[in-house]
Amino acid sequence: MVRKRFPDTHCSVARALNDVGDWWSLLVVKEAMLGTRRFVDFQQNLGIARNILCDRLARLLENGVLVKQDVGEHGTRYEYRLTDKGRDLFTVVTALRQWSDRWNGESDGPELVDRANGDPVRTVAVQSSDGRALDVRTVVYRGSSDTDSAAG
Amino acid sequence: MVRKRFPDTHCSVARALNDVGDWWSLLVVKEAMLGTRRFVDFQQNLGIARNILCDRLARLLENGVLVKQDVGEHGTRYEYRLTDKGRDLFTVVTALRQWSDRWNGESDGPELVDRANGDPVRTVAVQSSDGRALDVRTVVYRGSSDTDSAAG
DNA sequence: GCAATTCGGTTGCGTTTCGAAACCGTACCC
DNA sequence: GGGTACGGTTTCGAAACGCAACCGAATTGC
Repeated sequence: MVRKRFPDTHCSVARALNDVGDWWSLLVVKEAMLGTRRFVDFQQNLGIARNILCDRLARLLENGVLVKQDVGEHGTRYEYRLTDKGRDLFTVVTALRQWSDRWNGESDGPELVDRANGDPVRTVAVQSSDGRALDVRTVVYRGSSDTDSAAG
Repeated sequence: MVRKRFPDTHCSVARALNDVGDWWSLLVVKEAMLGTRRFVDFQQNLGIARNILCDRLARLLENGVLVKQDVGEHGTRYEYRLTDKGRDLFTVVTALRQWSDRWNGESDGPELVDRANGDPVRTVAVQSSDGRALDVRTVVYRGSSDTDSAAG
Protein backbone atom coordinates (compact mmCIF):
# COMPACT_ATOMS: atom_id res chain seq x y z
CA MET A 1 0.00 0.00 0.00
CA VAL A 2 1.37 3.19 0.19
CA ARG A 3 0.43 3.53 -3.34
CA LYS A 4 -2.27 5.92 -2.65
CA ARG A 5 -2.30 8.16 0.37
CA PHE A 6 -5.22 9.96 1.87
CA PRO A 7 -3.80 12.15 4.60
CA ASP A 8 -6.81 14.40 4.35
CA THR A 9 -9.51 11.82 4.15
CA HIS A 10 -12.41 12.09 6.55
CA CYS A 11 -12.14 8.40 7.30
CA SER A 12 -10.20 7.52 10.42
CA VAL A 13 -9.51 4.01 9.22
CA ALA A 14 -7.98 5.27 5.99
CA ARG A 15 -5.85 7.74 7.92
CA ALA A 16 -4.64 4.96 10.19
CA LEU A 17 -3.71 2.94 7.13
CA ASN A 18 -1.66 5.87 5.90
CA ASP A 19 0.62 5.26 8.84
CA VAL A 20 0.68 1.50 9.11
CA GLY A 21 -1.46 0.28 6.24
CA ASP A 22 1.08 -1.49 4.18
CA TRP A 23 2.17 -5.03 4.52
CA TRP A 24 5.49 -4.48 6.24
CA SER A 25 4.81 -1.54 8.52
CA LEU A 26 2.57 -3.40 10.89
CA LEU A 27 4.92 -6.38 10.91
CA VAL A 28 7.77 -4.06 11.87
CA VAL A 29 5.66 -2.69 14.71
CA LYS A 30 4.72 -6.18 15.83
CA GLU A 31 8.38 -7.19 15.72
CA ALA A 32 9.28 -4.15 17.81
CA MET A 33 6.67 -5.26 20.33
CA LEU A 34 8.50 -8.57 20.59
CA GLY A 35 11.60 -6.66 21.63
CA THR A 36 13.46 -6.21 18.36
CA ARG A 37 15.29 -2.92 18.10
CA ARG A 38 18.19 -3.31 15.69
CA PHE A 39 18.15 -2.92 11.93
CA VAL A 40 19.73 -6.29 11.25
CA ASP A 41 17.39 -8.06 13.63
CA PHE A 42 14.31 -6.61 11.95
CA GLN A 43 15.77 -7.59 8.63
CA GLN A 44 16.53 -11.17 9.60
CA ASN A 45 13.47 -11.85 11.74
CA LEU A 46 11.05 -10.52 9.16
CA GLY A 47 12.91 -11.58 6.02
CA ILE A 48 12.39 -8.13 4.58
CA ALA A 49 14.62 -6.60 1.91
CA ARG A 50 17.04 -4.00 3.28
CA ASN A 51 15.89 -1.14 1.12
CA ILE A 52 12.27 -1.81 1.97
CA LEU A 53 13.12 -1.95 5.65
CA CYS A 54 14.93 1.39 5.36
CA ASP A 55 11.92 2.89 3.72
CA ARG A 56 9.47 1.52 6.29
CA LEU A 57 11.59 2.54 9.24
CA ALA A 58 11.92 6.04 7.82
CA ARG A 59 8.20 6.32 7.35
CA LEU A 60 7.45 4.97 10.80
CA LEU A 61 9.88 7.55 12.19
CA GLU A 62 8.13 10.29 10.22
CA ASN A 63 4.77 9.17 11.48
CA GLY A 64 5.93 9.12 15.07
CA VAL A 65 5.47 5.40 15.53
CA LEU A 66 9.16 4.73 16.14
CA VAL A 67 12.11 6.74 17.39
CA LYS A 68 15.73 6.22 16.37
CA GLN A 69 18.30 6.30 19.13
CA ASP A 70 22.05 6.43 18.68
CA VAL A 71 23.06 3.59 20.93
CA GLY A 72 26.63 3.55 19.66
CA GLU A 73 28.89 4.38 22.51
CA HIS A 74 30.72 6.25 19.79
CA GLY A 75 29.46 5.24 16.44
CA THR A 76 26.97 4.03 14.02
CA ARG A 77 24.81 1.74 16.07
CA TYR A 78 21.16 2.56 16.33
CA GLU A 79 18.06 1.31 18.06
CA TYR A 80 14.55 1.71 16.78
CA ARG A 81 12.08 1.86 19.63
CA LEU A 82 8.35 2.28 19.83
CA THR A 83 6.95 5.64 20.83
CA ASP A 84 3.78 5.93 22.92
CA LYS A 85 1.90 6.15 19.63
CA GLY A 86 3.58 2.99 18.42
CA ARG A 87 3.01 1.11 21.66
CA ASP A 88 -0.62 2.10 21.46
CA LEU A 89 -0.93 -0.11 18.40
CA PHE A 90 -0.75 -3.03 20.79
CA THR A 91 -4.53 -3.29 20.80
CA VAL A 92 -4.69 -3.37 17.01
CA VAL A 93 -1.93 -5.94 16.66
CA THR A 94 -3.43 -8.10 19.37
CA ALA A 95 -6.92 -7.94 17.87
CA LEU A 96 -5.47 -8.92 14.52
CA ARG A 97 -3.52 -11.79 16.04
CA GLN A 98 -6.58 -13.12 17.83
CA TRP A 99 -8.71 -12.79 14.72
CA SER A 100 -6.19 -14.81 12.75
CA ASP A 101 -6.04 -17.49 15.42
CA ARG A 102 -9.81 -17.75 15.49
CA TRP A 103 -10.30 -18.05 11.75
CA ASN A 104 -7.08 -19.35 10.29
CA GLY A 105 -6.27 -21.77 13.04
CA GLU A 106 -4.00 -21.48 16.01
CA SER A 107 -0.43 -20.64 15.26
CA ASP A 108 2.60 -22.15 16.87
CA GLY A 109 3.83 -18.68 17.63
CA PRO A 110 4.19 -17.17 21.07
CA GLU A 111 1.20 -16.99 23.37
CA LEU A 112 0.28 -13.67 24.87
CA VAL A 113 -0.01 -13.79 28.65
CA ASP A 114 -0.35 -11.38 31.53
CA ARG A 115 3.10 -10.68 32.90
CA ALA A 116 1.71 -10.33 36.41
CA ASN A 117 0.27 -13.81 36.72
CA GLY A 118 0.88 -15.68 33.49
CA ASP A 119 -2.79 -15.87 32.58
CA PRO A 120 -3.74 -15.60 28.92
CA VAL A 121 -5.18 -12.23 27.96
CA ARG A 122 -8.87 -11.82 27.26
CA THR A 123 -10.28 -11.72 23.78
CA VAL A 124 -10.19 -8.14 22.58
CA ALA A 125 -13.71 -6.87 21.97
CA VAL A 126 -15.69 -3.71 21.40
CA GLN A 127 -17.74 -2.96 24.48
CA SER A 128 -20.66 -0.71 25.25
CA SER A 129 -20.46 1.92 27.97
CA ASP A 130 -21.83 -0.61 30.42
CA GLY A 131 -19.54 -3.40 29.35
CA ARG A 132 -21.66 -5.47 26.97
CA ALA A 133 -19.92 -6.92 23.95
CA LEU A 134 -20.87 -5.15 20.75
CA ASP A 135 -20.63 -6.23 17.14
CA VAL A 136 -21.38 -4.65 13.80
CA ARG A 137 -25.09 -5.24 14.14
CA THR A 138 -25.46 -3.71 17.57
CA VAL A 139 -23.80 -0.41 16.75
CA VAL A 140 -24.69 2.56 14.61
CA TYR A 141 -22.34 4.90 12.77
CA ARG A 142 -23.97 8.14 13.80
CA GLY A 143 -23.35 11.07 11.52
CA SER A 144 -22.64 8.84 8.60
CA SER A 145 -24.50 9.27 5.36
CA ASP A 146 -25.60 5.71 5.92
CA THR A 147 -27.25 6.29 9.26
CA ASP A 148 -28.80 2.89 9.47
CA SER A 149 -25.54 1.01 9.08
CA ALA A 150 -25.44 -2.67 9.82
CA ALA A 151 -23.56 -5.19 7.79
CA GLY A 152 -23.87 -8.77 6.77
CA MET B 1 0.78 -5.39 -0.03
CA VAL B 2 0.08 -8.63 -1.28
CA ARG B 3 3.49 -8.65 -2.74
CA LYS B 4 4.76 -11.36 -0.60
CA ARG B 5 2.52 -13.93 0.97
CA PHE B 6 3.26 -16.07 3.94
CA PRO B 7 0.39 -18.51 4.26
CA ASP B 8 2.60 -20.86 6.18
CA THR B 9 4.26 -18.45 8.50
CA HIS B 10 4.19 -19.18 12.19
CA CYS B 11 3.20 -15.61 12.91
CA SER B 12 -0.51 -15.02 13.39
CA VAL B 13 -0.20 -11.36 12.56
CA ALA B 14 1.45 -12.11 9.24
CA ARG B 15 -1.23 -14.67 8.43
CA ALA B 16 -3.91 -12.12 9.20
CA LEU B 17 -2.21 -9.68 6.88
CA ASN B 18 -2.32 -12.30 4.15
CA ASP B 19 -6.07 -11.92 4.23
CA VAL B 20 -6.55 -8.22 4.83
CA GLY B 21 -3.07 -6.78 4.92
CA ASP B 22 -3.13 -4.60 1.90
CA TRP B 23 -4.29 -1.06 1.68
CA TRP B 24 -7.66 -1.65 0.05
CA SER B 25 -8.85 -4.90 1.60
CA LEU B 26 -9.43 -3.48 5.04
CA LEU B 27 -11.08 -0.41 3.58
CA VAL B 28 -13.44 -2.64 1.62
CA VAL B 29 -14.28 -4.48 4.82
CA LYS B 30 -14.80 -1.23 6.67
CA GLU B 31 -17.03 0.00 3.87
CA ALA B 32 -19.04 -3.21 4.05
CA MET B 33 -19.47 -2.59 7.76
CA LEU B 34 -21.01 0.76 6.91
CA GLY B 35 -23.62 -1.06 4.87
CA THR B 36 -22.17 -0.98 1.37
CA ARG B 37 -22.88 -4.10 -0.64
CA ARG B 38 -22.79 -3.23 -4.33
CA PHE B 39 -19.81 -3.15 -6.64
CA VAL B 40 -20.47 0.37 -7.87
CA ASP B 41 -20.98 1.68 -4.36
CA PHE B 42 -17.69 0.27 -3.14
CA GLN B 43 -16.05 1.74 -6.19
CA GLN B 44 -17.49 5.20 -5.74
CA ASN B 45 -17.33 5.44 -1.97
CA LEU B 46 -13.73 4.30 -1.80
CA GLY B 47 -12.49 5.86 -5.01
CA ILE B 48 -10.81 2.60 -5.91
CA ALA B 49 -9.98 1.55 -9.47
CA ARG B 50 -12.38 -1.05 -10.85
CA ASN B 51 -9.78 -3.66 -11.63
CA ILE B 52 -8.27 -3.36 -8.17
CA LEU B 53 -11.70 -3.61 -6.61
CA CYS B 54 -12.39 -6.77 -8.63
CA ASP B 55 -9.14 -8.24 -7.44
CA ARG B 56 -9.75 -7.36 -3.79
CA LEU B 57 -13.31 -8.61 -3.80
CA ALA B 58 -12.19 -11.87 -5.37
CA ARG B 59 -9.50 -12.33 -2.76
CA LEU B 60 -11.84 -11.47 0.10
CA LEU B 61 -14.25 -14.06 -1.29
CA GLU B 62 -11.47 -16.63 -1.46
CA ASN B 63 -10.47 -15.88 2.09
CA GLY B 64 -14.01 -16.20 3.35
CA VAL B 65 -14.30 -12.61 4.46
CA LEU B 66 -17.10 -11.80 2.01
CA VAL B 67 -19.77 -13.78 0.18
CA LYS B 68 -21.22 -12.90 -3.20
CA GLN B 69 -24.96 -13.20 -3.56
CA ASP B 70 -26.92 -13.00 -6.76
CA VAL B 71 -29.50 -10.44 -5.75
CA GLY B 72 -30.71 -9.86 -9.28
CA GLU B 73 -34.41 -9.73 -8.95
CA HIS B 74 -34.18 -9.67 -12.67
CA GLY B 75 -30.61 -9.55 -13.78
CA THR B 76 -26.95 -9.38 -13.15
CA ARG B 77 -26.98 -7.70 -9.79
CA TYR B 78 -24.78 -8.92 -7.00
CA GLU B 79 -24.27 -8.13 -3.38
CA TYR B 80 -21.08 -8.58 -1.46
CA ARG B 81 -21.80 -9.22 2.19
CA LEU B 82 -19.65 -9.90 5.19
CA THR B 83 -19.35 -13.43 6.50
CA ASP B 84 -19.03 -14.17 10.20
CA LYS B 85 -15.30 -14.09 9.67
CA GLY B 86 -15.56 -10.71 8.01
CA ARG B 87 -17.87 -9.28 10.65
CA ASP B 88 -15.42 -10.46 13.27
CA LEU B 89 -12.96 -7.91 11.92
CA PHE B 90 -15.12 -5.30 13.60
CA THR B 91 -12.82 -5.27 16.60
CA VAL B 92 -9.75 -4.74 14.43
CA VAL B 93 -11.34 -1.97 12.38
CA THR B 94 -12.67 -0.26 15.48
CA ALA B 95 -9.34 -0.46 17.27
CA LEU B 96 -7.66 1.02 14.22
CA ARG B 97 -10.22 3.79 13.98
CA GLN B 98 -9.82 4.71 17.64
CA TRP B 99 -6.06 4.64 17.38
CA SER B 100 -6.18 7.03 14.46
CA ASP B 101 -8.53 9.37 16.29
CA ARG B 102 -6.26 9.39 19.33
CA TRP B 103 -3.05 10.12 17.48
CA ASN B 104 -3.96 11.79 14.21
CA GLY B 105 -6.76 13.91 15.55
CA GLU B 106 -10.48 13.39 15.57
CA SER B 107 -12.04 12.85 12.21
CA ASP B 108 -15.26 14.33 11.00
CA GLY B 109 -16.41 10.87 10.05
CA PRO B 110 -19.23 8.96 11.66
CA GLU B 111 -19.18 8.32 15.38
CA LEU B 112 -19.60 4.78 16.61
CA VAL B 113 -22.40 4.43 19.15
CA ASP B 114 -24.30 1.66 20.88
CA ARG B 115 -27.46 1.01 18.91
CA ALA B 116 -29.32 0.14 22.09
CA ASN B 117 -28.91 3.47 23.84
CA GLY B 118 -26.85 5.75 21.62
CA ASP B 119 -23.88 5.84 23.97
CA PRO B 120 -20.41 5.96 22.45
CA VAL B 121 -18.58 2.65 22.57
CA ARG B 122 -15.73 2.12 24.99
CA THR B 123 -12.12 2.37 23.98
CA VAL B 124 -11.02 -1.04 22.72
CA ALA B 125 -8.30 -2.43 24.96
CA VAL B 126 -6.43 -5.60 25.76
CA GLN B 127 -7.53 -6.87 29.15
CA SER B 128 -6.18 -9.36 31.65
CA SER B 129 -8.27 -12.28 32.81
CA ASP B 130 -9.51 -10.16 35.70
CA GLY B 131 -10.25 -7.13 33.58
CA ARG B 132 -7.21 -4.93 34.05
CA ALA B 133 -6.00 -3.00 31.02
CA LEU B 134 -2.79 -4.41 29.61
CA ASP B 135 -0.17 -2.89 27.36
CA VAL B 136 3.01 -4.07 25.72
CA ARG B 137 4.99 -3.77 28.92
CA THR B 138 2.62 -5.73 31.11
CA VAL B 139 2.43 -8.79 28.89
CA VAL B 140 4.85 -11.51 27.90
CA TYR B 141 4.99 -13.46 24.68
CA ARG B 142 5.39 -16.89 26.19
CA GLY B 143 6.99 -19.44 23.96
CA SER B 144 8.71 -16.83 21.89
CA SER B 145 12.42 -16.95 21.35
CA ASP B 146 12.44 -13.57 23.00
CA THR B 147 10.85 -14.67 26.23
CA ASP B 148 11.45 -11.44 28.02
CA SER B 149 9.67 -9.33 25.43
CA ALA B 150 8.75 -5.79 26.24
CA ALA B 151 9.08 -2.92 23.91
CA GLY B 152 9.84 0.74 24.08
C1' DG C 1 48.62 -2.10 12.64
C1' DC C 2 46.09 -4.44 9.17
C1' DA C 3 42.62 -7.61 7.51
C1' DA C 4 38.00 -9.31 8.27
C1' DT C 5 33.54 -8.61 9.91
C1' DT C 6 29.44 -6.07 11.41
C1' DC C 7 26.19 -2.49 10.99
C1' DG C 8 23.23 0.61 8.62
C1' DG C 9 22.32 2.02 4.50
C1' DT C 10 22.14 3.15 -0.82
C1' DT C 11 22.08 1.94 -5.73
C1' DG C 12 20.76 -0.82 -9.92
C1' DC C 13 17.96 -3.70 -12.09
C1' DG C 14 14.32 -6.82 -13.33
C1' DT C 15 9.56 -8.24 -11.79
C1' DT C 16 5.08 -7.37 -9.83
C1' DT C 17 1.36 -4.49 -8.66
C1' DC C 18 -1.20 -0.31 -9.02
C1' DG C 19 -4.22 3.33 -11.08
C1' DA C 20 -6.77 5.42 -14.86
C1' DA C 21 -9.30 4.88 -18.64
C1' DA C 22 -11.14 2.37 -22.36
C1' DC C 23 -13.73 -1.43 -23.78
C1' DC C 24 -17.36 -5.31 -23.31
C1' DG C 25 -21.46 -8.26 -22.51
C1' DT C 26 -25.73 -8.69 -20.19
C1' DA C 27 -30.00 -6.86 -18.54
C1' DC C 28 -33.44 -3.53 -17.82
C1' DC C 29 -36.13 0.72 -19.65
C1' DC C 30 -39.15 2.73 -22.83
C1' DG D 1 -33.89 -0.72 -31.03
C1' DG D 2 -31.35 3.07 -28.58
C1' DG D 3 -29.84 4.40 -24.05
C1' DT D 4 -28.29 3.39 -19.51
C1' DA D 5 -26.55 0.80 -15.44
C1' DC D 6 -24.00 -2.86 -13.67
C1' DG D 7 -20.07 -5.90 -13.20
C1' DG D 8 -16.11 -6.90 -15.15
C1' DT D 9 -11.70 -7.38 -18.22
C1' DT D 10 -7.95 -5.36 -20.90
C1' DT D 11 -4.31 -2.19 -21.86
C1' DC D 12 -0.56 0.51 -20.55
C1' DG D 13 2.47 3.74 -18.05
C1' DA D 14 3.99 4.60 -13.28
C1' DA D 15 5.17 3.16 -8.83
C1' DA D 16 6.66 -0.27 -5.46
C1' DC D 17 8.85 -4.55 -4.57
C1' DG D 18 12.76 -8.20 -3.95
C1' DC D 19 17.37 -9.35 -4.69
C1' DA D 20 22.00 -8.60 -4.80
C1' DA D 21 25.93 -5.78 -5.02
C1' DC D 22 28.27 -2.00 -3.20
C1' DC D 23 29.86 1.43 0.55
C1' DG D 24 31.64 4.05 4.61
C1' DA D 25 32.32 3.90 9.46
C1' DA D 26 33.34 1.18 13.41
C1' DT D 27 34.38 -2.83 15.83
C1' DT D 28 36.90 -7.27 16.27
C1' DG D 29 40.75 -10.60 15.67
C1' DC D 30 45.47 -11.46 15.77
